Amino acid sequence: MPELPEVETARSAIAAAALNRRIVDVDDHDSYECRPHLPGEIRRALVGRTLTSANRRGKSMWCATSGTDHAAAPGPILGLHLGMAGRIFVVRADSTIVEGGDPIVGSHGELKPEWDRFTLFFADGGSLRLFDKRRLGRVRLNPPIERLGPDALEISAAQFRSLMRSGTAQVKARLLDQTALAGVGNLLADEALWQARLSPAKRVDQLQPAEVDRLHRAVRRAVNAAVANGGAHTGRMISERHPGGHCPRCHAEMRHGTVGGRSTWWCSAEQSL
DNA sequence: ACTCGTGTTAGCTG
DNA sequence: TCAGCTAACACGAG
Repeated sequence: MPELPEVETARSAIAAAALNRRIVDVDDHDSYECRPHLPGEIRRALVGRTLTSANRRGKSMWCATSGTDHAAAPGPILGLHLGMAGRIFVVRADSTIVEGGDPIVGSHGELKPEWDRFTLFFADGGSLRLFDKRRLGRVRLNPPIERLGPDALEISAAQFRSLMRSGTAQVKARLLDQTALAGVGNLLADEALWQARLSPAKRVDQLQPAEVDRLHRAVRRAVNAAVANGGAHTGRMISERHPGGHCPRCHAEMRHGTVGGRSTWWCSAEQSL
């Protein structure tokens, strides 16, 4: 399920294969995926335009759109979010497919047609589909990108210190707060905290300056490794994130609990409070 | 039948 | 008003 690395593969698929193709029809019938828009609203806004860029910040993607034959002014921004299980399929004119997003398709690798929640149809016969079996993804016009914090791959040490300086939230909750830092999900948060040897339940106001900087480096390292290796599930401690799992460094037992409202695993020896 | 979940967010509370 | 927490959302997987 997509965190920053998986979303980047989806953005890359759109950038590689979906830009500058004329939109002739839009399937926006899924009123939950397209909330708060009404069915037909996104269709009317996009038909006759092309996507002109594919952008990402954290787990959010958006595409700028062109003017139409009748109005030269640029169209609305098309926001795309993969939610817990979204995947992007871009079908080229020659029927080849470029894809990205959630690597897990289904228990039997099935692609049920009803899991296509949103589709742009291009004049050349191809399409861009948001495939999402969980239906928690989201398509919206002019999404509120400004509410997102800095991207986890681009944040500076000074910015990271400042977002960890205020408040009393548990450090894992702060890492998951997309308005503070965009792109870290549940698995990457556990991986980064494990790399930094910090308890996920430690309050941010209890962190030493050296611990904050260590965590910043761990986040960057964990996200970069996940991008390079094909997803958040490739982290070093993720395979031990189950009952009976052991720390890959010291072999102590892994502990489980709820932190920041999410299922959380940490090393019982190295990540105590 | 029942629980869990790699995400987001409305609504409540202090 | 705001930071922080909880429940709810939809629905497949185990």
